[in-house]
Amino acid sequence: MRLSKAFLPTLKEVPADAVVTSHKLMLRTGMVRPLMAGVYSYLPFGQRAARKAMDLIREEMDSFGGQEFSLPTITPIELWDETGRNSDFGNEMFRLKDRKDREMALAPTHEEVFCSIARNELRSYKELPQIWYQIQIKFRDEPRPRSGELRTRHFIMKDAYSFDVNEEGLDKSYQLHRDAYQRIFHRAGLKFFIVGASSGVMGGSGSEEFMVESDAGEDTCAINEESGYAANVEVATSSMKDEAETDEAVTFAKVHTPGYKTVEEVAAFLKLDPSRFIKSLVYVGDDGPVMLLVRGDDELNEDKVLPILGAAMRPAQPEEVKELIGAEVGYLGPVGLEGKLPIYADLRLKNARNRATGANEDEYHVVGVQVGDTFKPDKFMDLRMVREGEPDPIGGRPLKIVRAIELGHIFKLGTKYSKPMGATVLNENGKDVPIIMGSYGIGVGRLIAAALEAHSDDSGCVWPMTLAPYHVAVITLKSKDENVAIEGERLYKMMQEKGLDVALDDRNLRPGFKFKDADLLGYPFQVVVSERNLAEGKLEIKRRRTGEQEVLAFDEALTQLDEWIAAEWDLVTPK
RNA sequence: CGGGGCGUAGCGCAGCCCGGUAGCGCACCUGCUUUGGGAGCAGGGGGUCGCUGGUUCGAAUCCAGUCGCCCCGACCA
Repeated sequence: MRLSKAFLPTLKEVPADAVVTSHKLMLRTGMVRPLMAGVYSYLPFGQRAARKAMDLIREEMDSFGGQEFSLPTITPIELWDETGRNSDFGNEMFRLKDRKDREMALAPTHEEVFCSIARNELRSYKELPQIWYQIQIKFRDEPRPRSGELRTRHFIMKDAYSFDVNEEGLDKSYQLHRDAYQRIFHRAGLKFFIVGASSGVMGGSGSEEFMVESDAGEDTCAINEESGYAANVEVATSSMKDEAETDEAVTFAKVHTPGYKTVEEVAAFLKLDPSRFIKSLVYVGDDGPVMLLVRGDDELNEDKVLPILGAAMRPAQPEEVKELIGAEVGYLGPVGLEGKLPIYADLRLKNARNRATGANEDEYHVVGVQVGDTFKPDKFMDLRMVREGEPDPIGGRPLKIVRAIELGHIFKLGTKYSKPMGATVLNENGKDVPIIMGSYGIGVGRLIAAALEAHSDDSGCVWPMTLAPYHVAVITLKSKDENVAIEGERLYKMMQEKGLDVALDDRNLRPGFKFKDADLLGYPFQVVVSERNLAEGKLEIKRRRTGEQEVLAFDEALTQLDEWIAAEWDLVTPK
């Protein structure tokens, strides 16, 4: 590309609405422009980056037998009714009607569409396994789009689906994707980790997320790099043990605590440490209300009870609690409630002695509570949120709590879609069985944004070779000078012949402007052609990542550049 | 959906409290000079002050409503 003819609207000033680094950079480099909240146009520079990412993903998908499709984004609503996801997605699905008033939806994902093809076309186990994918725009009416390309309502996603006749086949397909994803993210220059996750609205038997640590991320994970433990806090555990307590029992007693409701308030009032309390929370699940107990200084992790209480679980309303137990929310406790509603206690309370908790009577708490004696929970289970510094469950090393960007998510779906949709094949015994599915997604825009979150500096982008819109810029200074222009053109063609994506900055602009622009755009390499170096038969080369800069005789410069290029590729080549 | 902030030239902002000719920097156009880290001088173009209604002799400014955008939370591949 000759930049004198390019549409490359870079910005010197930072747009006011951008907060996170990647968003600022994508706007400043002219990669994207907003159209409305959570919807962006990709301009040529951004589209080149997106294409690099898509090509990389495509290459890896094809390498293990993935077959690319292109499916409609506009879909009949009935399709979503078949699996119940019309209501599951709710407002998150963009909906519309055609002229005949037929209801339709813009696909937020493609399990149903792919599954409908599978059910119409696949007949025998002999045709399996199949791995199908597409790279497509998805639509999700997110409640709150944010952080530029990190959470949008309209985004490019690679979504893949596997179809197997049995669980063993699914395991294999899943593993193929898992391996490919590691190669993809490694090649994209990202330091990622894999965490076990909850499957959410996608459903299925298990899922893992590919995460990149970043303050701009929306997920929170607990990790320890040495032991390799990594989990979304939704499911993270620690090996925190509650040691046996042998304290002499203090007498059970009711104490007046007028107006003191929270653990902190009552703890201060009674001069007890918050850890000496039992926090009692009432939730309403599919089978009615339950009481959940955690230590006073711990926090309940709702995701951990979700599988037991059902997806519609919610905290009980204060009025419900009052009616059920007869006390306000600040004065609840398990004592005397056995049999009235199920009581689940966190594992850490198993041996707890001499605890304080609510008396189930307004303005009163009780002290001297012996768990298992004063009251007996129906069940002990892991209910708490892990915290920074707690021992990881593998080797007991301290956990680090980090923010992370979710780049990819892989699911073992099982028959969640194939069963209701009637997608079956005949197995070896001639029996009709539902196809076992897996689903595997990567957010392309997120991948690019995450790469920029991870690799940039004050001057701008620092692209890995794999995603760089251009590998090298040939920058001519005093572009009107005939010798400079000719030399620039010659180098431009030479680089292209080497197979590099090259931009020729032949714009008639001042040197400072062109250097700033090149650093911002983040070409991994800059080759500068100037009148003064040309006169001495020299070239200047610069390596963006390291800031190395050299003025060398022509051949030496080109040799050095080749070495640098090889080194940059090496950084993103799986060993 | 709850809380907060912001809508004034393409971008970044001031003016608003205290009503009275709509401003600054960058960008853009013309000319001259300039060419190694986002140039200088001179001249110039560009605005229904988000929208609607109200108060007023007079509204960017005050009041009400509405739309949009950003952030925090809730939620969320």
